[in-house]
Amino acid sequence: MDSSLRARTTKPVGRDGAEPRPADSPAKTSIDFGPLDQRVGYVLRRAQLAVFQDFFSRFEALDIRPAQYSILTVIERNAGLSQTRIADALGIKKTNLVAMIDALEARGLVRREATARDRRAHALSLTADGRLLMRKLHRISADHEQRIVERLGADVYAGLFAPLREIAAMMGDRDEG
Amino acid sequence: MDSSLRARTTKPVGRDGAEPRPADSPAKTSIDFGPLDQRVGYVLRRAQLAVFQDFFSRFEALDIRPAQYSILTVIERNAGLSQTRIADALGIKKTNLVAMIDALEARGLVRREATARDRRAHALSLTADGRLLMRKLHRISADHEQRIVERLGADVYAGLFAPLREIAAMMGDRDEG
DNA sequence: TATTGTTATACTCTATAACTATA
DNA sequence: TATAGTTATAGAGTATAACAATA
Repeated sequence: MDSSLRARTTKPVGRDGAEPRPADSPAKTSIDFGPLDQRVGYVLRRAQLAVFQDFFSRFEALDIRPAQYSILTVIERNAGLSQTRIADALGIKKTNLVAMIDALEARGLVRREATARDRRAHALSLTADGRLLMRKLHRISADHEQRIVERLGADVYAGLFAPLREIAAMMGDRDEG
Repeated sequence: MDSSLRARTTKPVGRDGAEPRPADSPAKTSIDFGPLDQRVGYVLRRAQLAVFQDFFSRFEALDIRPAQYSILTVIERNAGLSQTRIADALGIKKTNLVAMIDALEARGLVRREATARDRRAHALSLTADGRLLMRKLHRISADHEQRIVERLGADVYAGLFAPLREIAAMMGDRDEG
């Protein structure tokens, strides 16, 4: 760690929000976001909300939300998992997962079964209806994703994953849902 | 803690969640996320939550949340703005902005002033305390950002903004907060 | 003692309808 | 009529504390 860290091609992050706005861009009609537009967290949030909104509208007819899709996917790929394990994997508190599983079970998509090994735990799995629904959901999800790939171009799209995973990992990464 | 960083090479979007898992990666201990790890929305959400969590913990001592920081920043850079304009800019419903401004005003950070031009509207601005606090917040925000820059490298970092903005723009982009 | 699932609770964020006072 | 701010309300999402059954 020497001073070379400061000498980057990209200019160091501004110390405050005082980057001067060019005189030819009046704030009367267009709003100045100051440093927000140069913060990866802000841009990340805008992008994430936009993607989730599109996701949500595509899943709306099937009455499935993104969180439910992630739960169903993990159960589909890991049948027999306990609620605590699923909660940990998706970064959901087990206490909050209860009602979510309740809803999916009431709709006949998920099954809670007793296990012989640990009689406290529930082994979760998809019902036939659940598996059928997942086929539709995965198809919708892939269509949605394909639209992003086509918009960004395959290379730019593929290049997003590594840095985003690195950002998620460098912080706590206690949440994956 | 978890297996979030399983480095998959990104490949064309699968039609469903049925990409077979290699036989050498048992699901007993590590959880299979299926298509989730290859969905930009999922990775985006994980990254965004991680960044906000770090943000939140840095701002915690000053009792400021990310949404409050974005509101304060916009007011700081655009003094005199109405609540409706701020709400639109940040993608917050004006009805939900009321309580947020109430809290900031009660803490003496923001001022609501009557305007002669339109007696229905409030012109918002920061108080002296508000401006003082913002200096600290911008410094914290810049430190947080610098950590990400150093972790990713300046080029990778800089390359994130364009595709993320494009993703935000290609969908509705009704939310910018 | 520790853990699994659970209830109860609370706070934030988000969303809609309806009101008031202005325009 | 329409708009700015507001109130009331309701639904998700997320957080902690505490409990019964089981390990």
